[in-house]
Amino acid sequence: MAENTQTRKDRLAAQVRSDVLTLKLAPGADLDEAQLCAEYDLSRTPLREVFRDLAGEGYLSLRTNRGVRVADLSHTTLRAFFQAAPMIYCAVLQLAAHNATAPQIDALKITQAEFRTALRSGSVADRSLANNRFHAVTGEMADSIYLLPSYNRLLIDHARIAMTFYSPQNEPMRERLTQAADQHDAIIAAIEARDADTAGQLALDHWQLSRSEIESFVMPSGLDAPLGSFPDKRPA
Amino acid sequence: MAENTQTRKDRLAAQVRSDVLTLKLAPGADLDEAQLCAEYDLSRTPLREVFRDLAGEGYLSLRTNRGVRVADLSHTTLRAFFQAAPMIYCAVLQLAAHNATAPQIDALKITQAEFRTALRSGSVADRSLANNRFHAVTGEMADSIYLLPSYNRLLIDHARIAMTFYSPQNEPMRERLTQAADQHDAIIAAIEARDADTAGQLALDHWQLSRSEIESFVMPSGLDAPLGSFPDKRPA
DNA sequence: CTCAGAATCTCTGTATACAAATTGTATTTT
DNA sequence: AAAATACAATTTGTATACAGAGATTCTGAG
Repeated sequence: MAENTQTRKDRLAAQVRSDVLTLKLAPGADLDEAQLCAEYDLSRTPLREVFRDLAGEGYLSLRTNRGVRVADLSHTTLRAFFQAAPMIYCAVLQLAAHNATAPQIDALKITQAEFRTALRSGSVADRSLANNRFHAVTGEMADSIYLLPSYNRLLIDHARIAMTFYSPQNEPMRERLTQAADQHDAIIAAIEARDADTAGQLALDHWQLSRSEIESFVMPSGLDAPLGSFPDKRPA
Repeated sequence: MAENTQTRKDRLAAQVRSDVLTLKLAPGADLDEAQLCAEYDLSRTPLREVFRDLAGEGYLSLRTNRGVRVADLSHTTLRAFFQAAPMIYCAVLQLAAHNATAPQIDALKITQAEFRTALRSGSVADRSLANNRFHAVTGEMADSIYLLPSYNRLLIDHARIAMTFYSPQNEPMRERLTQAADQHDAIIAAIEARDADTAGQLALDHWQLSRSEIESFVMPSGLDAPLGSFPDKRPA
């Protein structure tokens, strides 16, 4: 029976994580126990264990007597996200520069190569997942059981927010993506040089890029004009 | 049957949390499923669900095919703790000052009253738990799903580290405890005044106090003398 | 006496049956 | 016709039996 039950549980967990990150499972979407039991050939007990694990990681939320949902993503959480992200990202990359091991640096380079490949030929979801993996590796490098829980939660919602506001066929977006990839290279260099200060600064730069990308969709046109006044389209 | 199963699960979870925080359950200690099943009148399924929840919160660690243990607390984790704590504590108290609601402030005052009571007449464990609850409330005030996971993990190990290095009958310790209580009052005032800067500064002060308390046990005598040299006991 | 290996025993993991709660539907009442 | 209530169906939670993996003990050979 349990020749590879653990494997099936892992596959399920990995798939749900991926689907949540790419919005294939939308925030708030209900998960069907029976269907997933059949799909992954698991009985309800181990399936529900996976649900609990993923809820603990921040992917899902359990509501007693009312089933499992993908974790919400509201405008309320957005505010908290913008407050916490730069601080945690900066701290994590500083620690990563301190603590990264050689094999981890190798792994990071591989992830970055995959990210660049996804930029060239991958789907939007591929890019987002590759980017997510890159930053997940830096999180492991930081090697802090106290920062990782928050950091990984940030990564989850960062991926989802970026997916939400992504516009594929758009020149400034393409520009920002190559810029992001270049920043990744700089981050790798700083980590390899054990330069914590630079790594922390690059984290803030990288965050700033992502932040501006998101903001340009939240407030698209020239909305930073004084409230209540409409800008005149023609130059005076 | 399930007249109050949820209650029994909650009681179990609360008890385990409390026992872990007070070191009644030592780091690395094994938990016995069968015994706890009997003790709390739960079958293994819900019991194991509680274990998984608590593992996600950082109290326990699950080892597949090898039972459940209280989360470890090694010198390795200590380093990460000292790195992460001041930053997160400061951020959480700043956010708490921003976001606290009136009922939360009332709850915080009650918790602080209980802390002072525990200082006067409670056991060491009582004091630690009351202190933990105070800071847990400030965490809820901060209202950030991204910071809370790390913050709550820090609180767990902060309580355990403080318990480890606690020396009950000792005048400087007694002094530090009243100082800590006074700082709590100042924190409440800053939150009530919505003064985020002051709250953040108080967080750092409060951390500094706790840090010096811990350090005075890690390096007891005059060990901050230059490495390799032994200080002369008599003044030259 | 010590160590290796096998058998056993205990504990962990999974499947399934059953109980309880929630949701949806149909019927009744106003 | 709308609202409310009772009933049915679906879904979630729990208990328990069984299967499998580790740990332990016992035996026999060196």
